[in-house]
Amino acid sequence: MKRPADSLLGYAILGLLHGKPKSGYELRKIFSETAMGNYSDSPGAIYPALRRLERDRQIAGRNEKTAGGRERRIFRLTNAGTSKLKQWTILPVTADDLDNGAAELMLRFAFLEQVHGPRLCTRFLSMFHDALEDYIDKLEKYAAVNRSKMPRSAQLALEQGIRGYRSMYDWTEYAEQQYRTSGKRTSAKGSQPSKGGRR
Amino acid sequence: MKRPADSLLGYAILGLLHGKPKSGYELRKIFSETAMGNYSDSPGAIYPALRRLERDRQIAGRNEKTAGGRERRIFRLTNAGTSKLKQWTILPVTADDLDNGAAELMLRFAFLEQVHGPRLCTRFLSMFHDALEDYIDKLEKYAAVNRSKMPRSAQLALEQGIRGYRSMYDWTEYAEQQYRTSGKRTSAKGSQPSKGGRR
DNA sequence: ACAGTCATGTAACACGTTACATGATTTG
DNA sequence: CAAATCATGTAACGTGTTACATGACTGT
Repeated sequence: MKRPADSLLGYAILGLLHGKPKSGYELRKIFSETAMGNYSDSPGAIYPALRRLERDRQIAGRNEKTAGGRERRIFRLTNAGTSKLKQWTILPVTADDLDNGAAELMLRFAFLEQVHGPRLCTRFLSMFHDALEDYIDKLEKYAAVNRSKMPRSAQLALEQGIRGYRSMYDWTEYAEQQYRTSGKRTSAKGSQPSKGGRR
Repeated sequence: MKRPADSLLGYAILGLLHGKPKSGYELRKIFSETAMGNYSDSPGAIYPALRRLERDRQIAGRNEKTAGGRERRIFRLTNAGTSKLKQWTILPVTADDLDNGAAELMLRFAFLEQVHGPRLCTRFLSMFHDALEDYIDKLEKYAAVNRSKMPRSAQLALEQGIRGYRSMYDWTEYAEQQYRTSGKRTSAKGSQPSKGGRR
């Protein structure tokens, strides 16, 4: 019995609202201008999503006036919304999550450090790593058996898929390394990192 | 003005029907048992999709009896359906196609050799290669600018995305190599390759 | 007899897309 | 004053999900 926010858009909104309340318009801008652009920036998607989340008491909106005197609705996470987000981000990594790429997993991971801190990030990476190992094995076995029956371009398309998962696998090791080497700074309690220049 | 078959499921069906007519049940089995499993195998998706395609005269069904005397509907591509499939597979590769992974591109490529032969496969790969180069550049520039403002796990998620595209980029070179070295056997005019053992 | 698989469908529902609509405020 | 941007929405539409329904044939 799935009850919202069960669309990725819903969870993306919950994640973006974590730490800092935002208006629908601000959320749209984030979706259209940042790497979150895979999610819909259209008003026909985001405003209904906000109303659903509000209906389910996962966010709460209050009206405000900008400097200029424009009306806008600022949404913040409720306690229920915060725990929904927390539960979602620490869900175990299953083979199922890998079936259509791993878009949902990556969204979860993107929010994970803010929400739960670096320790659970390494736990996530280790689960992801193991799941990928099994999944890649399965794909390679499938490919070995069926390759010969497929047209060449279909074989290559399958090979591309497998390479994508191998690239994720390598990435999990890289990411684990990042967490090992750079210790536990960026403490994750709610707010932004210290703005430090990279490298 | 988009008119069906514009869902990926619709195109996947057109592609699978190319060469060999199939029933809805056979299509479902393909979606559930093969690497095409990213597409829905549920009757609530495939039967409506078949009716849409039939309504638009891209496929035509006729009733048949199995050995056992069971009724079933076998669908074949019409001329309109065949040319729809052909047009779709040779569409240019745009940056847009890369925005949400490249699922549609890979589906097109998987069918491309059957439908248009190896020559257009190499053309496709070269367009894909160039589009990826630009796209990766754009992503890397974006990452360089914004990395410092993101929580570490979000940075890493972005890095994973970029690596995925780099892996596609490497794959296009690998695939081009495959077409160069193994010449133009597997002639692609309509039917299956000669069933020959691989390697 | 009963379970399993073949085979096709429908109905309720959630969600995203596109396009349209409205109006205020800021900028050139 | 016109155009861009801020800001929020609605309506029609297509399509996928889940769950239910039906019935015939096949193997134990």
